[in-house]
Amino acid sequence: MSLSHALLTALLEHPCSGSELADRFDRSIGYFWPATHQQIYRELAGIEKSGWIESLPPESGRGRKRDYRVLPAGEAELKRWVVEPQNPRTVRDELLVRLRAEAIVGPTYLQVGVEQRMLRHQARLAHYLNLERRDFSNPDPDRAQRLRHLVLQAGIDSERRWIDFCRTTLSILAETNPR
Amino acid sequence: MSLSHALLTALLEHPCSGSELADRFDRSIGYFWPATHQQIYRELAGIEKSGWIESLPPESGRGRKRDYRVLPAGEAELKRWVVEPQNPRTVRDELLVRLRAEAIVGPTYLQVGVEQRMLRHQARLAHYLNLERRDFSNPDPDRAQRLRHLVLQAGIDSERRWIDFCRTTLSILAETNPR
DNA sequence: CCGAACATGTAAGCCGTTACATGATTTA
DNA sequence: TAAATCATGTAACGGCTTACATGTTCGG
Repeated sequence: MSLSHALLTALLEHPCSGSELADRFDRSIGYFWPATHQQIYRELAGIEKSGWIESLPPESGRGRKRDYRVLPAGEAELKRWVVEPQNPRTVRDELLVRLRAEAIVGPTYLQVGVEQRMLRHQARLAHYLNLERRDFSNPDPDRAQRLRHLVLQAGIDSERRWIDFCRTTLSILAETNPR
Repeated sequence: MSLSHALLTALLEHPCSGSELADRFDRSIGYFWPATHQQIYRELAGIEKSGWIESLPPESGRGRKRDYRVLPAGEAELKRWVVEPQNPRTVRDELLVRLRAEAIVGPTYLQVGVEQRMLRHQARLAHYLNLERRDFSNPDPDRAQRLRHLVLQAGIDSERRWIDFCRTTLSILAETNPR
């Protein structure tokens, strides 16, 4: 259950409400663990019942903002989880499935999809590079900053690799272009 | 629904039964789109009902092998799907979540998990390199071969990238090692 | 002919996605 | 004060995982 622990992390960085959490997710942890607001509200309710967080003021149900903060039990749980043995990540990439299919039923116009995907990776790379310039220019970062920078660099590297891969794919597809 | 189309691809490459399909998946398409035998049986039943495949002989229910082959409608569907607009892939990587958490609650012994993960990537890389030597030594591959090779190379590249990333991570974690 | 391995299948639970609903707050 | 927006939540569905169940074939 990575989402609950991602939420604990975000709430430790800065206590806030569900909607603010959803906004912050969209431009930080959500880059490598996306979540919609529905998921976030459901999960917040769950981990509150577990005693890992508490919601502070209103209690008056719907429509009112509820701010959460992490309880000691939540921080302990997060510490425990960080070093828990990791089960192998499951990779799932649709483009690779499509390429295998194209090898059988092609040539097709798959190149159009690959081009679109390359554009998305390029846009994302540019965005990440902006974040890097903005948030990680400090010449003498502390430990936490270096770790967060490392995570961003993983994203940057990943986008670059996919752009390269799309280029290679396009050159192979082009050789027997259906037109 | 990538799984159904991955199954169509595998069945086009070579018609076979569910259990054989599950075996073959484990050492080809399953590298980038894993599936258990339960998923595969369920999905086969589904796409047979859709009229994309047909099962040949026994029909006598449980325990008996059932061989499937792709119908023309299935091949048409696969062709359609290959060029269908792709929705952005969703990335989900637990290690990156852990690193963000470690930046807050650390230092911890996360390095142990990172080392384990690096070992897994190294093992997988070695395996992929063996496959490459075995299946892609042909000096003059045809289009389909080149595309399949490309997919394997994506896997090789990915493993190398993760190994590098684990190394960098370990060096940053080591600087403030708990002990 | 009996037990092990094989082949297929069922069931429950979790997580994620999508669509929709309702109460509160802001703004024109 | 009505409409738009914000904040929270419900409901339904689908795919994946895990555990289990049932029938068939094969090897000793």
